[in-house]
Amino acid sequence: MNDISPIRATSGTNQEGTSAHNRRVMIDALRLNGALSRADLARATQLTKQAVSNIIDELERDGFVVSLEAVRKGRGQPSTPYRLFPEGAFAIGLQIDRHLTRAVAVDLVGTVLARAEANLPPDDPSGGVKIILGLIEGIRGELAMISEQSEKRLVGLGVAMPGPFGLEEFGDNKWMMPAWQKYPLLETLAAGTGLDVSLQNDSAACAIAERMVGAAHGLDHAVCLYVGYGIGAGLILNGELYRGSYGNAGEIGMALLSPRGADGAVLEHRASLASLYQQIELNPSDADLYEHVAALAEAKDPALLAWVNAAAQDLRWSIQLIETIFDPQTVILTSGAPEALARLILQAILPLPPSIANRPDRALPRLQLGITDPWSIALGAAAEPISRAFDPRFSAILKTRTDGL
Amino acid sequence: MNDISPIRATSGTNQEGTSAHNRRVMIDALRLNGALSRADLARATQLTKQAVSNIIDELERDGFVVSLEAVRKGRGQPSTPYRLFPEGAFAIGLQIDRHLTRAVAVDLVGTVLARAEANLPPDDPSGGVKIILGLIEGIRGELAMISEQSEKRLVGLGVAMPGPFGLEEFGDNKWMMPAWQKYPLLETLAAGTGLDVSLQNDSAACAIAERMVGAAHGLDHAVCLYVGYGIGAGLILNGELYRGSYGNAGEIGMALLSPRGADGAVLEHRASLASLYQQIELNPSDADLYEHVAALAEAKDPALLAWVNAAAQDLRWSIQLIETIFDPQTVILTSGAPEALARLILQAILPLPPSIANRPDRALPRLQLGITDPWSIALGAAAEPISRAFDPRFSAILKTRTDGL
DNA sequence: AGTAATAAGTCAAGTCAGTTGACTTAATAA
DNA sequence: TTATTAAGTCAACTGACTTGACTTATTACT
Repeated sequence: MNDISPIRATSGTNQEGTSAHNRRVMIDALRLNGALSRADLARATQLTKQAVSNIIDELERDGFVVSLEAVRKGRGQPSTPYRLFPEGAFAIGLQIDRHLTRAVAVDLVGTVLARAEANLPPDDPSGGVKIILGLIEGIRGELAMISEQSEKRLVGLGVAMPGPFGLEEFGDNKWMMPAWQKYPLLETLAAGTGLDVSLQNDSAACAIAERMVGAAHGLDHAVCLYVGYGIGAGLILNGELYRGSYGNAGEIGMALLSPRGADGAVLEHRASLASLYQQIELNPSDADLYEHVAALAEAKDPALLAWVNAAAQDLRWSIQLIETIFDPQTVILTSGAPEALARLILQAILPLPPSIANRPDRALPRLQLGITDPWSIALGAAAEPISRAFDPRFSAILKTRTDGL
Repeated sequence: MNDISPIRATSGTNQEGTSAHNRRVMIDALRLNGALSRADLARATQLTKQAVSNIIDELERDGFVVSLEAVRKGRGQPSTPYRLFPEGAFAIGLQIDRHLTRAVAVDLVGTVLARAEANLPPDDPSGGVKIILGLIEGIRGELAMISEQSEKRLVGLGVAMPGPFGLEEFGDNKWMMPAWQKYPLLETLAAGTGLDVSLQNDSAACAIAERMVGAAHGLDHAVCLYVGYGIGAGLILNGELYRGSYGNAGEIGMALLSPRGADGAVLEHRASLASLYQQIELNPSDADLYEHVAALAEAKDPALLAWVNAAAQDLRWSIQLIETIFDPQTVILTSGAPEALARLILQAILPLPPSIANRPDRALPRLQLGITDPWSIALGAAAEPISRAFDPRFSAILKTRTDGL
């Protein structure tokens, strides 16, 4: 009874799975296209008008969509477009970084409704969690003033923090946060908030944000190269975030720069903001670091430019690598850095070397600048529970165990 | 009416999609686990006994599964296991390489039933296609002698050839096959055989073969590093082959070896069999090349060993890179080379440098040797139509357009 | 032996989401 | 004014999975 079955299989599905999928498809279509009539949805999803009608009725009753004014367009009965109702769902996103933490609340369409930040003790997770729980409580309070239903419609708490997760001891890696890695963070936050909690690394969160409201909106294959304190890639493959077998996919910052390099230099050592701070002697825990860097970038400070040019060389290589390995529709450069610095980096990276991305038929630029708002990671963290709850995905169709197994 | 709708959406699904998925799930479970009773299947797939019973009845009637002798195991009514019926489906796989082509026929469980090879003119696709069609005809004849139903149960023709596909002119790249790239190969083969034809690159085919009958059997996250005339990675992500946005994902052979390398050296230049042939002055179109290389490897020829050691350094780097980016369960080294050489390469690669794959909880070796049979690419090519027809996958659940759109 | 327990598998009715095809409504084009 | 077109609804239908009771076949226990 309670022995673990060695039989491996994909789960089957049933009408519930079908229905759940079709609801998600409707919401996804409305998110991508803005507002659509029932007839539009029927054509786009291949379902019958009647099926769409039933589903939309239900979604409207459940408060996820609302109708707009009927529009006349040529012959025939005017159509009634529907759009997502932003207050249909909320989520909270939390970014935990080395020196600070940010929390945001977003709605179903990805609008940030509340935000809060605080400093974080890098080596004291249990003290840090108290601070975090305080932030979240504050955010929830703000949310409650915006919508009465907010608590009922809160689908989860998404957490983003630097990876990788679950490794053997790696020595004292200053890019990782060893004390936080060991702490039972998810359990503590789940207990402290009563919410479903999910975790991803910061680059993954960035990619989710880009897909929801940024340059990857509606794309099925996009890679977000995130240049923050560390460096990582958020992978949108087949329309979903790819996590790898242990949740650490995309940790490109730890890639060795060269087969022959005896020094074992990795990308992160040379092109991360940590390396910038080190090189131009800034204190990463400085409160006005962001403004300071922004000023240096706008002033085209020579020391900063020197770092930019060196880093760009490594980043250019990594982009060629990403294109070669993933064949994405586009690569998106994102950063926790001020926009001025991000633009300098982008310009220094261009032009890109030849790669398989040189195609006669490509529709998007090979490299684009993504969201440069430093809150985008928290936004992406918040987008994850929404995406999990409402985006069409294979796993949402399958039956799940209801017994204790 | 015939304008293309700009509305983007995932397709919906219905009972047909559900049913198709559940049939695939049954076949997949039997492939992975060998033989299972209806009760086993019900537990493994989360479906009810009754649902499984109906589906298995139907699969048995359709000739995809057969029952075995009832087995008694403890109390209760003995169970009747079912297994896949190999002759339930067949597919033909075709490998097109620079100097030769191979065709195989496989059955539902991946057993090779017939094989044939021929030399190929590298710059004359229309002459080559005649040769290929002759091979396929021969294979189909052999197949017809094995099973009367073979023609009825032929699910498709899978083609594997060196990528990448659809690029802008890249100069005269000897690793690619420019004349073949321009030729309307799929259309010609489809017309000439009357079969559904699909294309992938050789490393992808290798990965599919590994997943069906090799080291990646049943794995959801595995990367196959294929060292052939060129170098490529076949990506099994979330249990499916990942193709990228233009079908060229995994072309790791074209990755630049270093950000600083002014020479633009790529992996393929230094670690492919082409580079071996060049370095030790072998003629790649030689008929007994394979045996010759096997002999050199077994004799531990110094010139060959020198290449092995140099190549291993680059391959070691690429494996660390793959682990860092994909976080797979395992990396599989495959090769068109003789097993003796593949083993030399594997030994020269080890030990692997540290990476995120160093985990306390990992179940599989970081690097394993895959199938070394030179026919494995043709086998993988053949496995693709079978996989497309019978493996559970998201796209198989969705409704597809039936109108001409 | 005889009975209880256990598990595989079937029967038959039930449920429910999407389908079908006819119909209604409301607009524009001729 | 009428025909045409398109959105959307109505109501009956279909079919795949579920439910719960039942049958069958075997082993474990007394």
